[in-house]
Amino acid sequence: MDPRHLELLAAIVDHGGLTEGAEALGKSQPSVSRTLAQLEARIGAPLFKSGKRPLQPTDLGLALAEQGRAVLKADRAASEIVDRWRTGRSGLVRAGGTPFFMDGVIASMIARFQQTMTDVRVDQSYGYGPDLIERVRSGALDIAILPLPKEDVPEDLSFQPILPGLNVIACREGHPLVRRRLLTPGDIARYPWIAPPADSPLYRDLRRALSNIGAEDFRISFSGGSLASVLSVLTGSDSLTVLPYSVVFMVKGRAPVTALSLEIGHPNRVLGLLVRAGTEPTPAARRFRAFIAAEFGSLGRRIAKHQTEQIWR
Amino acid sequence: MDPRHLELLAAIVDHGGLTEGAEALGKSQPSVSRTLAQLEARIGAPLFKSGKRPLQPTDLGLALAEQGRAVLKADRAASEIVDRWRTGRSGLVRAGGTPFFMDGVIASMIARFQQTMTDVRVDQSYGYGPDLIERVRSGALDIAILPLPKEDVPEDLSFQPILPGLNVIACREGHPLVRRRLLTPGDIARYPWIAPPADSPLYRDLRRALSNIGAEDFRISFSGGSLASVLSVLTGSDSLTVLPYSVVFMVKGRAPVTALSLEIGHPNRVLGLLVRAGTEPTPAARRFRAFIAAEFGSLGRRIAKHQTEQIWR
DNA sequence: GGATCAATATACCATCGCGTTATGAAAATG
DNA sequence: CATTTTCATAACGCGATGGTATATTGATCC
Repeated sequence: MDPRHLELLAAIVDHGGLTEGAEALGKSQPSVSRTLAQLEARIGAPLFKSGKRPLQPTDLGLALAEQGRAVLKADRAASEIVDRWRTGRSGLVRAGGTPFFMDGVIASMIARFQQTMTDVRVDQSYGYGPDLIERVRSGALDIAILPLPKEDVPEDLSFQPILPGLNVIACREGHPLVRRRLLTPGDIARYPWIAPPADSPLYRDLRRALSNIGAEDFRISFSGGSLASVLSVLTGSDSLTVLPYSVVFMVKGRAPVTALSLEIGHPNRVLGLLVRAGTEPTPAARRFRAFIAAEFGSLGRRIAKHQTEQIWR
Repeated sequence: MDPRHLELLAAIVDHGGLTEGAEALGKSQPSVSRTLAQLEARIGAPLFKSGKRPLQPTDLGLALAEQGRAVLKADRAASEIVDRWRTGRSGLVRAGGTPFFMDGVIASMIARFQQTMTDVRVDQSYGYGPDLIERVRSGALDIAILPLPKEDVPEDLSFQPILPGLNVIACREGHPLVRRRLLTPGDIARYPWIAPPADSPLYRDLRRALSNIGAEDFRISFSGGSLASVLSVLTGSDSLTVLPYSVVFMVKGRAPVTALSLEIGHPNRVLGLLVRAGTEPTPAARRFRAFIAAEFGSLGRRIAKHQTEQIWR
């Protein structure tokens, strides 16, 4: 029993004739006529009362048309599913990135993304440069959000810069150092530090920044936690830490943290989106990437505006 | 979107592999493999995670397989419907016959038939010889049950005799004439008669029977009714009428009627089943015909047994 | 009831998808 | 690492399906 024949039958019955049914199916009338005749021959029973011109289905024809309708329904549902997938309204996006970025910036963007794209599942995972690169390259990750030195961008991957890799020294709002115009290494050394995980680029940034300032030895009071822990410690103490400026900027609304106005040499890294260059991404991944890029565009403008206001003030 | 592809996908997913799915579908493994590849190409998305050996469907594959299951279900239901039709367990039987036979004998047989064949619809209609023959010939009737003289059986139709065309004079139980051994035309003439419809063979039989007996003039008190009316009048009065013996025999259990032991020349007609000879009947019609024939076989034996007992008594 | 019209069936041909068998590649298993 | 299982590919024949053109048949309308 060919389900297409059932569909055909349903179309004929529901549209009241071969000609109309053929039109509904987007086929020619003779094609439908012949297929119907074939079906009747295979079944060995008339599906329509012969010799009647407004074609009238037999009981058997009616019963089979009922099943045909079910087939048609499932078929349409399947088409809808495929269409949603094709247009990126459903699917799976595997996104990876550096932990603090993901927690502090990307996660809320994902939330906004899913307010419209409710059927797109996002699998988030964490990692650092080499690991992320390898996973993007192998296809285990649709997109990675990470800071990279321009010269480290792999040839076979596509890297779209979205923000400069600006790090700042972060502390709680109301921290004694916030008001100071000029900060000395001595000021810095007085406070305990929260260190990011030892294998993270941020940790290296921290060391480099302090060394640049001249603060060679510093006290680490807390380390190894995720952003949520770090922020808790940061807001509950006078500790200092190094964070991407975008993270501080995004988190400011939710937690009383701020950045010290102290220049710490910027790493020559750029935050960007890393994707495979050769293969076509899934529609959902393409949408996600576009969304994230747009969000970062908006974020960049807000940061710029904020900085201008700071200067004017 | 080809519903067969959805079925295929469902089979693969539900049976956990191409090989098993192919077996379940009764196809070869390469065929399934290629069709699946084609489907994936058309959709433009992988339906199974590549590089995994216990083949694992993607979310999309899973969603489409769900629809495939619906198609499969409808398909199986359709097959079941067709099978029921083919084996005569469902369908339509258009049966026609002479009114008194249909009401008195056939209707209760139909009731028994439908106790097992609940999905076979029987369209019953009434008619007499020429009309019934024409309707069987034109295919408007699957089977006619009627008395026919052997020489009147049309060449192009098939006639299966089932009972001799025996008519009797019927009256209510307890009728004054029942006990009489020898009945004279004078006895007969004393009672009013119920006449069957004037265009019925039975009416002609009535006239012929009375003429044979020698009762030329007789009084008609009621005419034109169906069997139910005739029986009501018959049991509620001392009227007489002519009925097929099989009708009297069948009705005896339900109504207090009996037959007079008076020989009235038998018409040279035989009760039988008339069907088309050339074309194959529908399975349901075939079953129905076999059932009716068997019922009449049983009825014939019961009548014979009854008559033997009568003689012995 | 016959002419007309619309709907359905048939004829013919091209094509595409699907089926088969044979065989190769890759992944899991021990 | 060898073996086995499972999936993918190749090559080929066939049948179903799709198209256009045309015949046929109910239905309808004076």
